[in-house]
Order: sequence, then C-alpha cells, then structure tokens
Amino acid sequence: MASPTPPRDDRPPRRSDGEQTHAAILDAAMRLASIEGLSSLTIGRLARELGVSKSGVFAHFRSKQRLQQETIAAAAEVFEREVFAPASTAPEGLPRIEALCEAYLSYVERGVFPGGCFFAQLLAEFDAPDGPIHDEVQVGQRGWLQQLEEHIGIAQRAGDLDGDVDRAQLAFQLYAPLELANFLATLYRDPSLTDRGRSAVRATLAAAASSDRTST
Amino acid sequence: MASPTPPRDDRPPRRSDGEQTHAAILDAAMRLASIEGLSSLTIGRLARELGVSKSGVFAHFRSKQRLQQETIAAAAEVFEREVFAPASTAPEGLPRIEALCEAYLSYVERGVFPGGCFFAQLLAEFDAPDGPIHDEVQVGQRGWLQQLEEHIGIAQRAGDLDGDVDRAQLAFQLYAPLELANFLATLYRDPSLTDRGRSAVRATLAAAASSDRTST
DNA sequence: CCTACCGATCGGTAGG
DNA sequence: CCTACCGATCGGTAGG
Repeated sequence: MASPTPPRDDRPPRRSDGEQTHAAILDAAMRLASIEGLSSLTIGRLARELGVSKSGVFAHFRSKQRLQQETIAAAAEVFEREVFAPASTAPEGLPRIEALCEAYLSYVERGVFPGGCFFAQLLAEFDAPDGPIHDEVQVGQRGWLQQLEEHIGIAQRAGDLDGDVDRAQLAFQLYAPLELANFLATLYRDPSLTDRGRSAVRATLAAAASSDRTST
Repeated sequence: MASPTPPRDDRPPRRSDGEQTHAAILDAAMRLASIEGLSSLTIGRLARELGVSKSGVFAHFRSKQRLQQETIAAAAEVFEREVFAPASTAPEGLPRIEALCEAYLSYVERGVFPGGCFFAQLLAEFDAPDGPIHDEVQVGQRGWLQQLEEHIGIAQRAGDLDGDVDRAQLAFQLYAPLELANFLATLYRDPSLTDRGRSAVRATLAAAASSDRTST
C-alpha cells in the first residue's frame, strides 16, 4: 500500500496535532462502524464522542463520503497489520492457507474491532446497495478469495492438496467458517466460538488433502 | 407460530382496507430492510414509497420500534413459508438436513428478498449492538442451529451420519456455507453462486457420513 | 479548530 | 387516513 509517488502538496509536510486528531477521528470511526455499520456513522456523533465541535470533525474530511472512504482505508491498514502481516511469514501453499485462516480467527478472537470484523460488517451492509462502496467491497472480497485460491494452487502443485479439487470451491469452503465464526462470536459475545471456525478449517483442509496415500 | 389464545379485542374483526395497507407497508419495509438494513428504515421513506402521508404510515405502528418488530415478524412468516415449510415434507434426520439446506439456498437463489436473506442481514446488523433486536436475533440463530443439531442427532441414531461427530460443530459447518452463499450471491448479483453452497453442504455431509463402510 | 447558521429529514404529537 | 406542527439531528456552508 506504500505509494511510490512523491508526497502531494495537499499533504501537510509535518506531523501536526491536526494529523493526530485526524487519526483519532478515524480510530473512533472504525470502532463505531464495526458495531453499527458505516451508514450509521454521523459527523455529529463522532464529534460528541471526541469532544470537539461538529464542524471541527467535518473540516478533516469535507464530506461524509470522504469520511467513509478514509474509514475503510484505515480499517484496511488494520486488517493488513493484524491479519495479512502475521500470516505472511508462513511458507506459501498449505502453510500459508492455514496461517491466513488462523490469523483471521485470531483477529476476531482478540476483538481487534469491538463489533467484530470490519469487513464482514461492510460486506453485509453493502452487498445489496449499489454505489462506490459496493464496488469497493466486491474488489476486496475478490482479492481475499483470489489470495486463498493462489495458495491452494501452490499447495496442489506441491502435492499437499488434492489436485482435483476446485480451487474457487475450496476457497469458498475455507472462507465460510471464518465469516460465520466472526458473526457468532460477536452475536454471543464469546470469542471462543472462533474455535468452531478452526475445527471447520481443519476438517475442510483434511478432506481436501492429497489423496496419494488415502482411499477417499 | 399459530396462537392458541382467542383473538384479542385490539385486533379488528374485519379484513379492512386498513389491514391491507398495514400489510403493504410491512411488505415494503421487509424489502427495504433486506437491502439497506432495518436501521435504515424510516417512516418518511416508506410513506413516500407507498404514496401516503408520513403520519398515515406512523398511525399503523405508533412507534418506530413497533414498525421494526412487526417487520421482523413479517419476515419470519416469509422465512417459515419459503424455507421451513418446503423442507418439512422431508423425512427427519439426514434427508431433512439436506432439505433445509436446499430450501435455504433456493430461497436465496429465487431472490425472495431483493437484498438477500433478511435474517442474514439482521444477524450482521445486530450482532454487536445491545438491545431487544439483538436478543431476538440470538434466539432465532439458536433455534436455527438447534434444529440442524436435532436432525443431525436423528441421522446419527439412524446410522446415516457418523455418531462420533460433534453435532454443534457439524451444524456450524453446514450453516457457514449457506450464510456465505447468501452474501456472495447478493454481492455479485449472481444467484448461481448458491451452487457453491450446495457443493459445500454436500462435501461436509459426505465427510460426516457414517464411517461403518469407509476407512476415514 | 470555533460559533452560527442553512434546508432537509428524523420520530413523534395534536387535532380532525 | 389527512394537514400542520414540535424539537432534535442530519450533512454541509460561511466566516473567522
């Protein structure tokens, strides 16, 4: 996500109090959106929560749409740091798949966002309504599934997973328990429900394991 | 859901125009809520959509909370009719499990609600925020999972499913692909994505099949 | 970052 | 079912 282009002149050259406030607003926005959804975010409410004036918050974004977009981008950075980065140390292929699933479940279990996974919330909220956020969610979901599929392919070529299984189908079957574990852990306020996800991932991977040595 | 108690006197004795309007409001409310969420429902918007005055709509419910509650109840009736009723003709145990999963996927595939499954939306929207709707969602989810578990138990005793598998875990693994199929079919406007759910359910049930004759 | 304001819309009430 | 209204809050603007 690092940009190769030089800093634009609309970006302040110094780490000012303004930048800290900006980050604090986005932090509160992410937390609130994970609980009540991005649509329930209001500038006035963020202002109250942070003890500043409404137009004080507004000045940082100049439109509600930009506030929403920047909130999504900030949440993507958190997801990158809390899920993708920890998993990226695992070898490609099957170990990476296991690491990605475990990193996601750990991120849910640890309550990184108070309302559960920000992007599961976003998916449910913007799966139906048309608009720029819907399109963004499509891209993000496709990327997540493609990443799983890529490592399924590597695992197949390495002989760790059955070469006959449909990659997109297996990616779907790995993703599904992650998503449901997030919703149920949040619904029942029980982080240990992520263990249902772990067992499901284990069972699905076992069923898709290379059949060279088994009779199934 | 039929009540054994006699009709209360707050229920009008005749099928009036008022009742038809009431039903028409709830129908629009269900459709809108499945797309944008129950929190995005506003009395004014429903009024505009139906071509009546705001207080004309309001008079039917007397509070937004009651509008929300009645919308959930109306959606529960749709779910009962479109999912539970079709599945209820299948024999108990494994056939009923397959019928429940297929009935759910068919209900998603047919687009019974324009924004996908009303209750998947409701789960995602009210998993985190405390309140009466959150509690209602907990009860509904528990009921759905318990129904699956009950028939898993019957299938185990009938020898159709492995007696060693954890019922709650298997119910989770059957539910997960249904939920994800709903979200992805809605996100990509592609009802055929429900087939991923069908394949997942088939694979999960096959893996949990009675091991009397297999070596796994 | 603030106060002060805009028109629109919210849930809800009064009165018919 | 309607018109007419209430106070609160919405996103956003003006001016500093």
